[in-house]
Amino acid sequence: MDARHSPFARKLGAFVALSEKEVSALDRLHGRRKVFSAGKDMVHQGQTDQAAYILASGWVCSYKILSDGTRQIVDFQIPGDSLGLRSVLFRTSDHNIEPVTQVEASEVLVSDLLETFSETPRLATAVLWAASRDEAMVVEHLVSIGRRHAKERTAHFLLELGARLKLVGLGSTSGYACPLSQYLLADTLGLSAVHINRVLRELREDGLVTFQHGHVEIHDLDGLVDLAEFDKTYLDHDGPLLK
Amino acid sequence: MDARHSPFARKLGAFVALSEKEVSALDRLHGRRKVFSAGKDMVHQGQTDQAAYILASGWVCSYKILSDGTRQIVDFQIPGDSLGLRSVLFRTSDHNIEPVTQVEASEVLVSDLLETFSETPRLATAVLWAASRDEAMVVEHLVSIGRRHAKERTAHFLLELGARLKLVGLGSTSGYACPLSQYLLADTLGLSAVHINRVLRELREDGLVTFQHGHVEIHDLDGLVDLAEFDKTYLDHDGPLLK
DNA sequence: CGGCGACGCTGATCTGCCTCAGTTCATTGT
DNA sequence: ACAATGAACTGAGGCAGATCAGCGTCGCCG
Repeated sequence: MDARHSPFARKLGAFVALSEKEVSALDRLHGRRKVFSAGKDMVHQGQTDQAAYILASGWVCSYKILSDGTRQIVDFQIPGDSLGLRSVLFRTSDHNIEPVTQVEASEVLVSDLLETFSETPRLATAVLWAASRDEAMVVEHLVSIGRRHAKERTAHFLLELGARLKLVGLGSTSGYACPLSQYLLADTLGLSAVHINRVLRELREDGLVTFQHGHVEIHDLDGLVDLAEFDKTYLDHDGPLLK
Repeated sequence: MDARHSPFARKLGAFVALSEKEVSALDRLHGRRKVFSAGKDMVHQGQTDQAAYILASGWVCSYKILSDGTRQIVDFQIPGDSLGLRSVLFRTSDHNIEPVTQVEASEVLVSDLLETFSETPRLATAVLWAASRDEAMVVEHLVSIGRRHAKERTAHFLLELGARLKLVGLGSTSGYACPLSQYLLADTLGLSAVHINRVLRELREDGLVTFQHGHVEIHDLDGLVDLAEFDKTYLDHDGPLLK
C-alpha cells in the first residue's frame, strides 16, 4: 500500500492485504465530493435523511450535548474514516457531527457499496473489520474516561490519534499535525480546558510529548506508551490479518 | 410478542414486527445449551477460539482491567442479549467476560446464523439493529461517565437497565430484580464502591429509587428520568420500526 | 488603526469523589 | 457455637480536577 492510494484504501489495507483490483474498486466507490466548512454541524440528533460519507480530507467529530450545555465528544474521524455508514442503514442519528476543520468528503451510495461487496467480497470483510475497530476505540475511550487519570488519559488519546494517522499516511512515530483546540480535547477527555492545559504542560515538562501550534511531537514514545498503558493491537493488528 | 417466546425473540420483536414463522426460526437457532457459574471468566483478553452465545438466563459483564488492578465494566448482558457475535467473526477478544450470576447460554453456530439470515432476511435486519443498539448503549455510557455527575449517572444506569429488562419481560416500570453488587456498580460507573453507596442512599432519600436486597424499586419514574436526562428511544424506538 | 473574538495560559479557591479505616449484619463452613 | 467471609454502610481526611477570574497573543474585520 503506497502513497498513490486514498486514505480509505490505505486504512483497509492494514486489515486485509488488498490486490490492485480491490484497491481500484475501493477508489471507484467515492461518489460525489462535498465540502463542509468548520464549525457548522453536518448532522444533528434526530436527523433522518442523512447520507454516508468517506472522509477525504479534514477532521470531524461526533458528540452529544447535555441540557446543561456541556458536551461529550465520542470520537473523531480523520481522512479514510467513514461517517454514518451504520446509522444510514439502521436509524436516525442519535448524535451530532461537526467538522473540526474544513472537510472534503465523498458521498457513498449504499447500493454502490453493496454491489462492490458482492463483486469483491474481501472488501466486505475489510469494512466490517474497520467498523469493529471503531467500536473497540469507543470502548477504549470509555475505559480511559472511567479509570485513567487525566495525564494517562491524555497520553493515551494522543498515542491513539498518532497510530490512526500513521495508518493513513498522515503522521509518523515522531509526530503529526493536529488541528484540535484544547477545548475540543477537554470535551473529548471529560476534563476542563483549564486542566487540559496543565496536563499538556506536565507532559511537555516530563519530556514525553509536546502539543503546540497545531503540532504533536512525540519525544519519548516508550515512556508515553508506558504511562498510558497503550496497546495498539486493536488499531492495526501489527499488519494485515487476512493475507 | 408474548411470554411464550424466548427473551431473544422478544427483544428483536421490539425492532422488527416478527411473524410466527420468524419467531420459530429464531428459537430453532438456539443450539447446545451451556451453564457457567458466577465469577469464573468465560472469555479472557486475547482468547481466540471463542464461540458466540445467546443468553437464556443470568447476567454477564464485559470488562477490561488496567495494570493498577482497577477495572472498567463496559456493559452487562441480560437474557436475550448475544455474547461475542461480533468478535467471533472478526478478531480475538479484546476484553474479559465474566458471569455475574449463574448463567445459561445457547451456543450459536455462525453457519446456522447465516443460513437463518438467508431464509428469513428480516431477521438479519433485526440482528443488525440489535448490534447497533449495543453500540448506542456504549456511547451513552461514555457520555455518562464523561459528563454526568455520580447521581445522574447512577440514575441513568438504573433506568437503562430497567428499560432493557422490561423489553425481555424481566421487569416493569415500577422495578426489577437486580443481582449487581455495589462493587460491580462502581466498576461500571467509574466510581468507588463507597461513593456508590452514598449515591444510592441519596436517591433513596430523595424518594426516587430504592436499590436494596437485590431489587430495584422505582418510586418516581418521572423524577428519575428528569434527573438523568434519560431518553429511551435508543433502546426500543417506542415500538417496532419495521412492520 | 483600534476593537473584538478565539485560543492559550495561569493563580487562587472550591468541591466531588477517593482512600483509609473501620462497624454491622447475614451467610457459610467446621 | 464460633470463626470466617463478603456485602452494605459510615465518618474523617485528602486530592484530582473543576470553577472563577484574569492576562497575553494572535488574526480578522470594519
